[in-house]
Amino acid sequence: MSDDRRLQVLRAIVHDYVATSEPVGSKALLERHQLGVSAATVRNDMAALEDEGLISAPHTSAGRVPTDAGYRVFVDRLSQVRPLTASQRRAIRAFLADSVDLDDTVERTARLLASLTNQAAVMQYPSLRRSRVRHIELLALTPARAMLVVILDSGRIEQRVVELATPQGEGGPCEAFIARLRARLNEETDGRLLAEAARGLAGLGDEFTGSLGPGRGADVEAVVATITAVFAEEREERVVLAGTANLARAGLHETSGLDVHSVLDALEEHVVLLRLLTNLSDEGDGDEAASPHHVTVRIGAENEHAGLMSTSLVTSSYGSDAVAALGVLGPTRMDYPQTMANVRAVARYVSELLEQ
Amino acid sequence: MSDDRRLQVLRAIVHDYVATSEPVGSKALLERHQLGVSAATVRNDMAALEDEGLISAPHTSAGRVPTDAGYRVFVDRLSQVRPLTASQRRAIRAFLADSVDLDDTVERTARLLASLTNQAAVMQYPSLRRSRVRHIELLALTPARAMLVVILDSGRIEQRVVELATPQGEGGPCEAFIARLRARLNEETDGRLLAEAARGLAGLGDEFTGSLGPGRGADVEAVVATITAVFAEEREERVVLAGTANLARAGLHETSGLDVHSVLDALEEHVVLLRLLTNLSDEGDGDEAASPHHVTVRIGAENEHAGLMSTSLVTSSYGSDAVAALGVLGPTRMDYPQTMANVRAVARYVSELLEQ
DNA sequence: TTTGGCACTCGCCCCGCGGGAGTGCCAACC
DNA sequence: GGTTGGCACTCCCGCGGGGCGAGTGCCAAA
Repeated sequence: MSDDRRLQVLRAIVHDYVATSEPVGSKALLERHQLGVSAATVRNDMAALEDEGLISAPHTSAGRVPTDAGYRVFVDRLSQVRPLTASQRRAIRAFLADSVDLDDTVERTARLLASLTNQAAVMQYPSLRRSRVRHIELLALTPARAMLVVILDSGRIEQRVVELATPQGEGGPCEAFIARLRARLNEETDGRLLAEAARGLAGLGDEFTGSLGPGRGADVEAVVATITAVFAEEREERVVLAGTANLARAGLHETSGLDVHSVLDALEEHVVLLRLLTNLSDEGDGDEAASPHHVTVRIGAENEHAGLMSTSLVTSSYGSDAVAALGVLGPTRMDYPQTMANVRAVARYVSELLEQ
Repeated sequence: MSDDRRLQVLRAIVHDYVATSEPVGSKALLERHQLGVSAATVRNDMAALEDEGLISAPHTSAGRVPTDAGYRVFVDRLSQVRPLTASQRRAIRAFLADSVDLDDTVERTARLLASLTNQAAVMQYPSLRRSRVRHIELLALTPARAMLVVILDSGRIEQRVVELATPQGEGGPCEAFIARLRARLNEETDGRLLAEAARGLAGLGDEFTGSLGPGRGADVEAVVATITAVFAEEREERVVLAGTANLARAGLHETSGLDVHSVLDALEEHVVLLRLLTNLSDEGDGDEAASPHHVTVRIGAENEHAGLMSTSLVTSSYGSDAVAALGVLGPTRMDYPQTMANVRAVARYVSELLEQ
């Protein structure tokens, strides 16, 4: 029995099942693919594939459906990601090029991905952990308040209001103090990774205590604490979602075993999403970090989350130094080659765009 | 025939239908409500209500279901919004109080609203049109670039990079120029509404042309143009969504005639959402602007959008001066008093929070 | 105007019955 | 040993019919 042909059969089954969403039988296979063998032979192969756990029959006398393991093999060994056409590439590029700021870019990317794949798209904001400080701004607002703006090279901006303990006199906080602190902050952080920058700021309170009078140290520490909090905050790992309607469509008009409600539930928990995305990018690192934006596929039960057991996630990291991840989520019965090609292309162009 | 009792019957029908999601018949009504009359009388009333178009029967011999018009009457005349309990209020307040910045507040509010009502929540970002400028910051980035940060009193921050035409020498753009421009910008805009502020900035280019050498005027105009663009940009009317999973639940396990897919589709079009929210707040203004945060209900076909014909939208403006709107979207068969109470309470507390 | 009675209407559920796609197995063939 | 055609078998799916029951409209009496 030829192993090679058995894989061809698997490939054909996946292909047809994705196309029709109905269990595929031996006869139907012969009609659509030139396998050069008879139905009986195909049946034998199918029996073997079933023994290996790559396909399964919903009930005794119906066609076969790929299992998660079957899709896994399909993705790993059988599907070559076919590159997009030039016009598709151009469309992607054009759509993304119009974006005006980071928020907009992220949102556009997610929508684009969703509409390209007709599935739900997920996109993580560029991660703070790996981005660098571009500038820190400090402004006097009211006598007892200052506004802090942290600008990162990923284009991300965070702002906080800092309450100052020291009475600052009538006209607002002392401008000279603010200016000097601003200068020092930037000196210590400019161009650094967040973690380094945080270390650089650690001793800043002491420095000011003597030179500008008592109590200043406390204010400096308040500011530094706020900055550090921004750097550290887990919440900052934000995630954006698009195309959930596509999921509903897929789940509803077919019996794809996909419980739309539980999937949406899971997706609303941004924490869950984040874990999915970050896990994947970690794995990617260790595994085949050769290409910078390697596409990772996680199929069905490979997702630890209960609500996502009948979905697959196709992701890629993006950004210079693989800053964050984006991807697509759909039913396990999805067109993997197509989806992977789209994810890869979008990741590539977003990276390009962000590096400017 | 007592008009009053007929309305009681309508009330009972709406109540039961919301509770059971099944058409309600005359007998079933008697069991659950003490109307003090017989089934036949109720039937007569129901016939009358049907003539008035307030209820209808899905098929000849089934119970009655409220029509959009029926819900309308129910909402306008029959349901008193019962205030929340103290503990509910406390929970809302506590949940919102933890938020760290505007993004967070908006997201939390949407989630809160969704989970309180078990429906989808929509929240508009504080509108730029009615908010005021708190501060404008201008920073030198590279020799040919400056970063512009616009801070509004709604807590919103917008940032843009401005390309400068003038060669600025080695160390970056001339600090004195930047500082002076910054001062003038704030002078002209501080505390003003966006439209006023834009007017104030109009002539600024000329002012600089002479005093600081040729070419400066162009830079000033670039900056001013960017600011004006920020003010004007329609995209800025952002909207946040939460609890779409609740919709899927409602639409799926019942035959509520609610097509989840088309609803999700509509919701993904943020433009559509925005129109809904802004329309409503406009209406509210003209109508009963007595209470600052009046709750508006739009039922079924009252929503002009095709995908939302079987949903109702319960909204309220929020923020000082009714800056923007938030609300809840669910099937027309929803618990209006409950939903309205929640929307009102949340709008109130968010307003409180934002005014600090 | 209200009430009890009564005939009638339909939607829903359950059942049973082919039809058909698909399978597994077997004997024959290369 | 792998491949092939044949064959009996399985079981899902769709369809039509009958019984049930909730609910209605109407009418005559109070």
